Amino acid sequence: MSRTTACRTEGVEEREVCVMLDVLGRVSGKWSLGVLSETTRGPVRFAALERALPGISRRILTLTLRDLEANGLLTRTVYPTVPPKVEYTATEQARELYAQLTGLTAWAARHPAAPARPDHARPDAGRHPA
Amino acid sequence: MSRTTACRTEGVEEREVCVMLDVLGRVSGKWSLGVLSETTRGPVRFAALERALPGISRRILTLTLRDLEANGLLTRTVYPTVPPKVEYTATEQARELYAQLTGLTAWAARHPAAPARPDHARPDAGRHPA
DNA sequence: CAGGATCCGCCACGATACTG
DNA sequence: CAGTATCGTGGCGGATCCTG
Repeated sequence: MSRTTACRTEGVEEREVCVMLDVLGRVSGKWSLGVLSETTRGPVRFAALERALPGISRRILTLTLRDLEANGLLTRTVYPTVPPKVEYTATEQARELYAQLTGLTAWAARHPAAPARPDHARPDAGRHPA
Repeated sequence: MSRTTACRTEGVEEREVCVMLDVLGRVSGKWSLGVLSETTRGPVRFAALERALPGISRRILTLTLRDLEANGLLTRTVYPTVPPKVEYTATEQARELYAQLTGLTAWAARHPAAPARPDHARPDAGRHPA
């Protein structure tokens, strides 16, 4: 995650693209959005996240959390109890970012599906499944 | 590009996350956004794209174009002239998507920069530059 | 409970050379 | 001009074992 978007597209006013790439890079992790989704609703414990994200490994979860925290998208709270307890919460910034990204679902809704393979089969006629 | 977002987060209403992941996956290529940025302003030729995106290789450019086309974000027009001529143009869908993504720059503007390494240095005070 | 350490496989991306 | 073919690489993600 957090790709170090060097961004060389200095040709035009693509400076905009660089910013977008940078922002997206901060949530580019395979599970980043899932973690944000869970933590935007309030503090969540490590184990809870693990359960909420079936298939994620402890290592990746840790890395994802650290990464998001480093980008100011997550706050990490440690309770020095006997059995360790750590809670993660999305920051206000993260919630705003997530909300912005949520707009993508609206776009997706307007555009049903991507044609699997237009290689040789041209979908010239606007024939949609639904 | 076009990560095959299996998306298993079926735990909650994370279905939303899956959609977002799917959409972002279609422009996850390192140069996808750059290509879209260039083609949203009108038809652009292969060589022109190559020049507009310093650092990209022919292979990757080709793959990126094919990928975007397969996702209905780009239209490819071939002119069977003696020296081959091919033009690429972003579809309406692509322009809408790009516009939506553009909103990220606004978010970025509101949140100056990500602390390089909050490992041990806590930026506890909300001291912002502007 | 919440990680850290290690090893490994896959895939996106890159460099180069050749072609219709 | 606009690709295709081949080879090589880095880094993300996964599996497993160990620890405060």
